[in-house]
Amino acid sequence: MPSTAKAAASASTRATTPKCRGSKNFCGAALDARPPKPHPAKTMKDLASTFSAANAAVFAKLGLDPKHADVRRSDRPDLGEFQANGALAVAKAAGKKPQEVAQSVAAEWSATELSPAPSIAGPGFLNFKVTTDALTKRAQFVADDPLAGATPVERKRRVVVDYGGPNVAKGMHVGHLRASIIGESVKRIYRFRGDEVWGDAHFGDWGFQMGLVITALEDELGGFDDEAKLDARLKALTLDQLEAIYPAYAKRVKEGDIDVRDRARKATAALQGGSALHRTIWKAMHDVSMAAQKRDFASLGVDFDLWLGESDADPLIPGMVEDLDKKGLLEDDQGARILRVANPGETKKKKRYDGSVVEVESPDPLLVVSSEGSAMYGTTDLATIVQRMRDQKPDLILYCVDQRQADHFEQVYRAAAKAGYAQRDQLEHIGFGTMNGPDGTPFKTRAGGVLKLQDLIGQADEKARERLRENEIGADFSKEEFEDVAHKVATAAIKFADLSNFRGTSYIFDLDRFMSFEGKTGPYLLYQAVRIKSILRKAEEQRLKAGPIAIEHESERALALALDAFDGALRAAYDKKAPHFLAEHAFNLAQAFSGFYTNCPILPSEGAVRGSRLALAAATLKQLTLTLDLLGIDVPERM
RNA sequence: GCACCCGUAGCUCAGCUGGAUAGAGCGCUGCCCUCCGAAGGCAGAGGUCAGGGGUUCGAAUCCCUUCGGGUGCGCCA
Repeated sequence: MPSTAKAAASASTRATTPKCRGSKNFCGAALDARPPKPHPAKTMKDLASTFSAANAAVFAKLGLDPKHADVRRSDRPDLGEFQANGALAVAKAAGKKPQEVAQSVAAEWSATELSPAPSIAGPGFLNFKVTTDALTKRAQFVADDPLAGATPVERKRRVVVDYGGPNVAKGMHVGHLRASIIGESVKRIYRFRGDEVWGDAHFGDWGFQMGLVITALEDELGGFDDEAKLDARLKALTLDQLEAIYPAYAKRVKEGDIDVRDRARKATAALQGGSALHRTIWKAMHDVSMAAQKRDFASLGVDFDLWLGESDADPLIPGMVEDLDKKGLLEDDQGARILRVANPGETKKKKRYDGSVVEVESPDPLLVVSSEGSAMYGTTDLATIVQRMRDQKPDLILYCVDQRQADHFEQVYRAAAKAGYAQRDQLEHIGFGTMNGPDGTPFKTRAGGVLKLQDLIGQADEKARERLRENEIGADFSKEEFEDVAHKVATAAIKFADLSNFRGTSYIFDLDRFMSFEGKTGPYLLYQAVRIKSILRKAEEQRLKAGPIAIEHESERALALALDAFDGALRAAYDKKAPHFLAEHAFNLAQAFSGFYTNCPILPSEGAVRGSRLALAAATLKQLTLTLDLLGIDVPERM
C-alpha cells in the first residue's frame, strides 16, 4: 500500500479531535437532547412474532421445546407466507419423525383467527397463510401507529455512541465518511426505539499530531520568542494551511526524521503538561479546524449531542494514572508505563526485527504513559470511559470506528474492566470496513492523495445536478429548491450505498452506480417516496379521504406484508448494530409499493376501495420516510 | 512470523444462532405507457457458494486444511 494511502487510512480510523471545554455542552447539553419519542399506549407485535407465540404455545402443549417454535417469513412464497422449521429440530429429542411432529402441531393449531392450520411440506416444514382479517388488522395498525408498526425496547438503556472522530490537525476526508454515516444511523435507531442516546464526536485533538503541528509552526516562525509575530500568525491561520502542514511533517517523521519526532513528542508532552504557550497555539488550531468540521458534518446531516474531544478527557488522566498505579496495574517497561491486559496463557508468536521469533502475551499491553511522559490514545480512550461513566452514566458505549482498530479497543476495554471503570460487556466496538476505490484498495484521488470530504460531497452534488437535468426535473424549481433537491439526492445516494452493505465488509465507491435513478439506490427510494407524496397531494386537492383498509388484491397483500416486516428489520438493525437491515427493508417496501401502484389504481378507483388504497399509500409513505430517516436520509417534497 | 476478516451469477453485494428450488441490483433477452410520475412493472437466461476433507437426516452457513485477497501486530491515531 502506498504510504499516502496508509497514512490516510490510519488517520481515518479514529474519530478524535477538538473539544469544546468552556462551551456549555460538557454534560448539560446531552441531558436536554431530544427526548425519546413517547411510547404509544397500544402496541402490536408483527405477524412473525404473533405466529411464533402461537406456535410456541402449541409446542409447549405437545411437550416440545418452544425455543424451536420460531416462525418467520417464508422463502417459498408458493407454499406459504410464513414458515416454521422447528419440527425437524425437535423431532430427535421427541423420539418421533419430523413429519409426525409437524402433523401433531398442525392438528393442535388453534389460532385460527391468525391462520388456518398450517400445511406440511417436505420432511416436516410448516407453512402458514395469514388470514385476510389478521393481515388487515395489522396493516390498519401500522397505518394508525405513529411508530409505523415499530416496537420500542423493553428495557430502556443509556447509550453513548462514539463516532465521527476527525482529527483537528487536518480536515475531514473520505475516511470519515463511514463512521459518520453508520454512527449517525445507529444513533437514530437506538434513540427511536426508546433508549436515551448521546452521540459524541470525540474529536482527535490531543495526541502526537498536535505536537507535530506545533513543531512545524515553530520551524516556520523560527521559534516562539516573538509574541506579536506568533499572535499575528495564529490569527491568520487557515484550515488549508493546517491541512498542508500536518501531512508534510507526518511524512518527515515517517521517513525517519528523529529530530522532528523527538521535538514533536516533547511539544506533545508540554501541551499535555499545561504549558500556556502550547495551549494558546493549540486553541487557535482547534478553533480553525472545528469550524470546518462542523460545516462538513452539517452538510452530511450528521449531528452530535456532545462535541467533545480527546482533550476533554485530559484533566482526568493524572488522577486515573494515579488510580491505576494504586491498584497495582501499571508496570514500568523501557521507560514507559504499561498495563497488561492478556490473561494467563493468552500468547502469540511474534517476529522480531532480527528475525527471531518469540512468544509474547496477547493482546499487547496498553501503553498508558509514554517514555516522554505523555498520554497515548489508549490512555485518552480509557480516561474518556471514566468521563462518560461519570457524566452520562451509560449502560452501553458503542464505538463506531474502523475495523482495523479492533485490537486497540480490545486492549482499552480489557484495561477498563481490569481497573473497574466499566464492565467488559458495556463497551462494544462497532467496526466497519474501508471504502475502496475501483482498484479495491482504500479510496484515493486520481493523483493518489486523500480526497477531502468536502470535495467528495461537491462531486456528488454536481453529479446529482446532472442527473436531475438529464431527467428534466426541476426546470420549474427555484435555484434554492433545485440545489436543495440535488444535495438531498447526492446525500441519499452516498448514504444508501454505504448502508445497504453490511458495515463489516469493505465496498467499492462508485459514484455513477450509487447515483443511478434505477435499481437499488438512494435516488430510487427518494423517487418512490416523492411519487407517493405526489399522489397524496393530488388526492388532497380533490378532497379525497383515506378510509379503512381492506385487502383484496394480491399486490395489496404483498404491500401489507412488507409494511408488517418493518419492526423485524428494525430489531435486527438494533440488535446487530447493522443499519443495512433497514436499507434492505426500505427497498423491499418501495418494490412492494411499486407492484401495488402498477396493479391497484389509487386515484382512478372509487369509493371504499380508493379510501383503502389511499390509506395504504399514506402508511407506506410514513414508514418509508421513517425508515430513510433512521438511515439519515431526507426526502424532498418533489423531484 | 502470528492473529483477525474476506473469497456466493459477467459486475456490485445480501444470505452464514445449519433446513425446502442459494437471493437482489446492475448488465443481457423479450413483453407492458389512450389510465395516479415507465426514475416503473412482468417474464427469461446466467452460479462446481474458491478447492479438499469432516460433523449432520440435512452445510453457502459449523470444524479442519490448501490456495487467493485484505487488515492488524507498544511509545501515530
